[in-house]
Amino acid sequence: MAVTSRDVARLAGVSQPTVSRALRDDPRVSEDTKRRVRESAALIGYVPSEAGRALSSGHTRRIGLLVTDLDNQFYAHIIAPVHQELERLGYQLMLHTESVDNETVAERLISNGLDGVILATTTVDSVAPLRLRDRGLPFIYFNRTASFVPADATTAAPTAGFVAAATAVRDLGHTRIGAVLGPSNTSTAQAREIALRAALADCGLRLEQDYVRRGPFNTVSGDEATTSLLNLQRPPTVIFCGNDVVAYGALNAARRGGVIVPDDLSVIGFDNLPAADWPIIELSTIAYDLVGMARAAAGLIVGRIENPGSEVSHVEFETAFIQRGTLAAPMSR
Amino acid sequence: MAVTSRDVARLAGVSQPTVSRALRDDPRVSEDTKRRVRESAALIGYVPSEAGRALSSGHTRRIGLLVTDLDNQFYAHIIAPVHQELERLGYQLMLHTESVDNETVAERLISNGLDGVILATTTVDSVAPLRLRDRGLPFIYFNRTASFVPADATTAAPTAGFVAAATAVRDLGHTRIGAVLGPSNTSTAQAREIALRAALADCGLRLEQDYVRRGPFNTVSGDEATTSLLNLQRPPTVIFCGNDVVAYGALNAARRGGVIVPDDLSVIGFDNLPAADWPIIELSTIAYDLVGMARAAAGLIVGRIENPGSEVSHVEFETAFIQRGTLAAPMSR
DNA sequence: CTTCGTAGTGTATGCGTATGCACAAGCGAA
DNA sequence: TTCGCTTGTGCATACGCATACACTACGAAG
Repeated sequence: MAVTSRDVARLAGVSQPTVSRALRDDPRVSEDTKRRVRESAALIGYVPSEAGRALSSGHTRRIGLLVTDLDNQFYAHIIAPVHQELERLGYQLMLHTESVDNETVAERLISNGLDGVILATTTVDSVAPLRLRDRGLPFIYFNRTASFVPADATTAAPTAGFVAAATAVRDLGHTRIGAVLGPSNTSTAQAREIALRAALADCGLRLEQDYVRRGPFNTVSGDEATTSLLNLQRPPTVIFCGNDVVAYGALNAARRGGVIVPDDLSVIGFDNLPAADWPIIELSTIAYDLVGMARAAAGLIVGRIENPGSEVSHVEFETAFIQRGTLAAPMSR
Repeated sequence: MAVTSRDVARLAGVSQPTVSRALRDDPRVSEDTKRRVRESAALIGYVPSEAGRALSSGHTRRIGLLVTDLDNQFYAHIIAPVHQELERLGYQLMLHTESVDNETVAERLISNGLDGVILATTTVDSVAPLRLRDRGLPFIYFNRTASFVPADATTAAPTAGFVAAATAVRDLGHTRIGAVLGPSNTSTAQAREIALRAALADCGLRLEQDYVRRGPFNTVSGDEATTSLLNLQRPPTVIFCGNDVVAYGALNAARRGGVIVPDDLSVIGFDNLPAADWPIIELSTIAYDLVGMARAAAGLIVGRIENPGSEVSHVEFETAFIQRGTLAAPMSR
């Protein structure tokens, strides 16, 4: 059924290895032979077998991208640029999720003949880094930093964004500050919390314990946490959210509860996803070059694969605050 | 570097084929041997090589999902259920996009050692079906029907949803009906246009030529098309959108133009994506079991692979109209 | 006591490609 | 004329696993 390089060889009147070399543009093959081989290959519709190639060469030019959850808009948005950049570099993307247990995920990553893995999951306690390291399979962290196992990483440095946001919040006269933070076992949530608290402190503001909620980085969680904050006797007038997706949930909670944004409640996100700029959302948020970060991740893993000895690098993206409709001076006292 | 089945065999004191059989739970291997093999494999951390397995067995248990565009929320939402269902069936997902040219896409699908492909792109003029058929690689259509090449397909039958929507629209007193339809070279957009026109006709309503716009199934396109409709001297009081993502764009256009939804303009989508139900969106839309459709697609392609002779089937999902905040009686005359 | 079936395992081989090495032809320099 | 080098190609083989087939041991049936 399948057309093999041997079939092409027979047709072109050369040996099978010559076909292999000709199609990969090996300089040792004459131009004339290359042309003949290419023509023969095209004629019978030859397409090299990935399996054969992988088994023989030991690599697949295939990169795994492990994400927590595909329903999440954040992950949905990074897939495209990672995919695109990998394509440009001559690699293919293989998507993996954490839908099964920890060990099984690691095993799948290993057994799939991947050349490298981008870990875009946030949880610190995953076994994947350990297993991948033991197996000698290159990997990098996306939007998180190393836990126990060091590796290249891309992150957004939250400080600058939060400093600007906290300043804006103070200048508008907010004093009751709320926060819906990400899960505390993620390096991302930890870094953002530290930066947020420091920025607020610099502005003479404080994040009271009662005004803090924590939960996964998704919309439903943001909705519930915000509902809980709005039910307080003296609810916060502004809520910093772990990321934009959480902030969408905060906006939903406010709308459902008849709380007017931004008059009664201001909301601030993190990530500046495309929808944050939609006229029907107008989310104030901490922005950074997410697409660039995704591209950088693709570059990092490919670099790690093709240049294994290179020093471990941490690519940080600067953040900035973007003020939109969801932030204004508090109207109620 | 890599641990092979031969290493396990040596450790367990059996032959390599016995390892292969034991780990795949072949009934011809004694329980005692299986246990010994499993223990040895675990001890040295053996994970079977996909490449070896693929080359030897001729299949990879890997399914390709070809989507138009990953930025699009519609595609982002189907990936998760397809992935999950394939996982349940013992297959893995390999994502592909149309980011490169037509022929290259087809070639990639073929060369990747996929066992089957789900074509979730809408365009009728893709060469992928032809190439896949020629190669004998099983494939199915998702959310579209066959063009030239027949194959299993899953679609949503738009009629019931549009009949209910048109009825609601008429009962509310709308007479100036607008539409932002999908690209006319997609079977999906064609089917929806026919169903919409028929439903409107049944209600004594008409879709005037001036009130129709067409464009790709994305938010920016919906925004632009709606802006254009709103600039008409007598703009429509309700706009049917090709799908929800387009409808988000319509809502954005209205908000930017100071047009109040639903008082000045009603908006109706198609797909009932999760965000349609958000309090800050409240999109009226034609709903169907999108997750079920994605699951069905996974089931169809696996069925086609494991049972190649079976008759071609077309799984249609029924639609219903869900009225939410974006639809009301027109206030202006 | 022979024959046969069955359970369990090993042997041999193939899948399609890449690559180390051998080899032939051609050419320039000594 | 010979030697050594370059260029282009073929030969042999390896990659890791699955599978057809062969084989052994053993118990049941005749």
